[in-house]
Amino acid sequence: MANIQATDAGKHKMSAAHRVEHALIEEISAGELLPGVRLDEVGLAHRFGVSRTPVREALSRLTAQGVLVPGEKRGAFVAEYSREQLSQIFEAMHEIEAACARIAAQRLSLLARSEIETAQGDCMKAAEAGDRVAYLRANEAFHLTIYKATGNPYIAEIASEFRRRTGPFRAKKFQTREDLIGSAQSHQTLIDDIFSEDSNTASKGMRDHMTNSFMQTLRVN
Amino acid sequence: MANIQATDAGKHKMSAAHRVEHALIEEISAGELLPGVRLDEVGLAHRFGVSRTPVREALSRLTAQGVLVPGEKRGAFVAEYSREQLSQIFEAMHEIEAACARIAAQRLSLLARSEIETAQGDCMKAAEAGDRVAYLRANEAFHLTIYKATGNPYIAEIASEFRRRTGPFRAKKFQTREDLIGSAQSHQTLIDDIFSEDSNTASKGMRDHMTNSFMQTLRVN
DNA sequence: ACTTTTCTTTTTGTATACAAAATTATTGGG
DNA sequence: CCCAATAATTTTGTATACAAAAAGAAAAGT
Repeated sequence: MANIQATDAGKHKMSAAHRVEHALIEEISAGELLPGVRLDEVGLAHRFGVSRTPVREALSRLTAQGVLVPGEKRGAFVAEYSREQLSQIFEAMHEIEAACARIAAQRLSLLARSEIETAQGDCMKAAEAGDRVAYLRANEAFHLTIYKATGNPYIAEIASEFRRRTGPFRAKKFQTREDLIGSAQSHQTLIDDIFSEDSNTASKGMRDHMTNSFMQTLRVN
Repeated sequence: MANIQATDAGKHKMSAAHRVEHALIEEISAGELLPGVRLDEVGLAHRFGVSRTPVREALSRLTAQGVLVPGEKRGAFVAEYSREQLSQIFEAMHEIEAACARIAAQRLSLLARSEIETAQGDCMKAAEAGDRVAYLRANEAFHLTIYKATGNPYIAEIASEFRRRTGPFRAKKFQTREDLIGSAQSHQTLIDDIFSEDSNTASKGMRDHMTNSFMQTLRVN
């Protein structure tokens, strides 16, 4: 459960430690840093042009957040998960996503509706264009609008964290243009369920959507 | 979402940074460090007999986990919550706890049953004795047995984290021996629901239990 | 008396050095 | 050739010094 208060970025120059932390999170999410990869303090310090101190801080923070795992005796590694662990994460994620859908359906504002629809429009556009990178980004943004619609930053953050951590694994199921279009189309069903404003319909809709997503993900991991 | 991998404690001497981190977590959970209190790097370094470096690391990790919040420009403070925020946390917690109860009911092992019953026995003992400190500890332990019964470390950890963070606020509702006994007795209803092995019964039982707990907590905060 | 400016102190973030622990490479013996 | 011992190298954790930023206190101005 990470800190959800605003970071300093808007008010002050971001510290080196935070820059390194965010850069690593981005790389992990983008699949550029693969699970199991060892992170090297000295190498990172050299690469970011800073001393080991801020690098150590960034690595330590990421370890505290579970994004990295410590080696048995030394080193920090990008967290990797067995299929067993992945399925456990998905089970937890399943519950959280269903809860988010339920709460979102209960307190859907016009603004939230609009944001969800706009995000879905972006998904459809990227899928039609067969633009995988854009679709990955749009897909994540779409789900974030649902979390935001809950009006509850705490549960939204948990859902977001799960999404970030499983991102590289889930991304593997989006290979062809057909994959993208299928995913984007399934969003529409989900939206209808949430916009029904019926808690159980929304919750069930999200469970179905995520079950499908997880099954596909486990197929390719 | 914190790191749930085992720490080094069992294999090696714990680093100073981890010692400080754990000590602070304990003090916050015990209500010795109150919400809103500012943590002073230099003072803590002096108190723990180490340099600022491991203290900074501990504070940074706790900030990454949301246990502490950064001041606008400087300082780290024990996170405090308005009633509004508390109720949002409880809403999220409500969902997580209900999910834990549902999953636990679905996969209840004999060992898990035994552990839950033992923990409840400890609760009853502490309550009858009017021993507030012991009850607080036993109550937390009781809930942890339910999380463990889910067999899913990820959702268990989220639930545990919420429990840790709201601990000081929830503890305020346990003032008299009657409070303790009432709480311990409500566990029995909850146990029956979970031991029914019916998902919906367990889920609803937990929702009721937590709703009651939250209402009481908001009354005294 | 109040406000602004200047000075001082405190806090923060970082670089660097050092020591200890862990790992790897090399050497010598069977 | 294999294994054990030793040496060298790398990694980790920490202490300390330094500079910059922020806050507080004191002095000067209106």
